[in-house]
Amino acid sequence: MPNRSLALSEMTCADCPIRHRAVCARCESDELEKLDAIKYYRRFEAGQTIAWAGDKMDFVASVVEGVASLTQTMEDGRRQMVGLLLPSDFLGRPNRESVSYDVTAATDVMLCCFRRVPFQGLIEETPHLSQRLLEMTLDELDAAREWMLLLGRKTAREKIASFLSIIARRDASLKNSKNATELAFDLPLTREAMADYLGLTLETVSRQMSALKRDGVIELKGKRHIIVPDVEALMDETGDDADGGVYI
Amino acid sequence: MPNRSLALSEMTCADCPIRHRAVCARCESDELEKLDAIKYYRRFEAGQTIAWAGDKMDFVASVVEGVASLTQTMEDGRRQMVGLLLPSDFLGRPNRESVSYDVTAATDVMLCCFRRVPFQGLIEETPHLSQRLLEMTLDELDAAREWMLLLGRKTAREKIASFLSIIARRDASLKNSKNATELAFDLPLTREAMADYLGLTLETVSRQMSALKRDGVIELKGKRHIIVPDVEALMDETGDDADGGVYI
DNA sequence: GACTGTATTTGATCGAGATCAAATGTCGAA
DNA sequence: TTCGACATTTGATCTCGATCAAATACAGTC
Repeated sequence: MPNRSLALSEMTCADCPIRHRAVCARCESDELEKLDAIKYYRRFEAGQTIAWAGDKMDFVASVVEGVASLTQTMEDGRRQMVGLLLPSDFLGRPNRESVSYDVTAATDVMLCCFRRVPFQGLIEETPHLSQRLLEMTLDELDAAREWMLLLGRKTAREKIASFLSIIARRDASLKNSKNATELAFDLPLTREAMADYLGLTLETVSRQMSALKRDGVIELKGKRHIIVPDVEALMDETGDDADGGVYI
Repeated sequence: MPNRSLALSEMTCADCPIRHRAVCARCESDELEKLDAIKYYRRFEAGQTIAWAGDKMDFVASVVEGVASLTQTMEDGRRQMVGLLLPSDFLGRPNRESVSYDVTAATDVMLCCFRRVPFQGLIEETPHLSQRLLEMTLDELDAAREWMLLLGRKTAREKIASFLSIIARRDASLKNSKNATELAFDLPLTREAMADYLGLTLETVSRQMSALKRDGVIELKGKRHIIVPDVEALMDETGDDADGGVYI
């Protein structure tokens, strides 16, 4: 399982407004300068499409702020989210000019973009960069595989609980908060986007959220703010092993 | 979408019994020699477990022959396959000593193993190697995302048709066969393993196979040998776009 | 060739989640 | 404050795939 807190090797880009997981953790200052030379920032509003599947994309990017989603759509409109990008996550594929998925800003998003072609050149000449990208991609693959278990075998209730604990965990690691028993966070997704994430309908998402509230596993302040009074109780609902699949 | 026929940059290892996709396509002979120095072959019989989730694994490997699966199991026994490794696919994660999934030989399997620690050293000093692994991992991530759409949104019939077309396609690319309208191949998985792949029960798999046979989409010779009289007709059952998601 | 264990098929029934429909909450603009 | 556009919740019903159960096919092995 990816260990996000370990993977977070943060550093400050020269003119980056906030600290984020740098694309390359071990770059020397001259490599950082080269990255700086090909980078720029772009902001997207919640709901805005960053790229459609099939579009040419002339940059790759690191998410600085906000949440973006990768979604696949079938001809008849059925939709499945296949990627959820939080701050420090990487967007785009080097050596491929067209995107394979719809990329959408779930909340307001700030991207740190790198022009794709020179970025590819940098990968060629900077060994650490491809090693770093390999690590990040392997983490993403692990996450995708956990997601596959969720989609293929979990009940609706387990799916919701798993989603909440994933968001809570990643939110906590971003905020570097200690693992208190109580946890509070904002949902970055609508019920519909949650349904697309979980392979459910939005009605089922809503019903199961209500059920978890009724059973005291979560509290809702407004529609989007979640309080988890007892993290253990939430974990028990996910269907996952108690140790979270971490082997010693 | 990963283009396997393009990705197949085959070369012959010094003493490799068959040609397989080399781990590094652009290695010069001295790097190949270093790979040769840390490699050995292992054979597993169908049904044998190659590694249990949590086991330490002191090698990474390339599948030379046969089919292996990665599977996750929940405490109550629900199982989901999360990876299917065919010849030329890579097994194991550099820089991680324990496996995260149960690895099982679906058929008799021959692995070309590389001792993990020296292999990691080789990654450090051979830029092309990590670039090659990055490409392969990104292909695998794309495959995982297509798989997620299947698990989350497709009907049982679409899942079966998709699985058959995936196996047919990969089988054809391995055999380098021209894209004839008719196609024949052997299923490398039992009905139960197919169910674990597709997030279904084995009864549903069996029923849908029978339905596809009844409707003339496939023919069965024995339990495992499949004939697809009209590839287009099978594709129409998958729910995927006609162009297979390839953007021009 | 009969026997045994396993893989697969087929049948009958059930239930979780989808679907269709309507009510309620919410927030910004006029 | 009221209106309108959404997001969300709740209700009633239906359906696909799961579950439980049994029959059949098949590959070894004695």
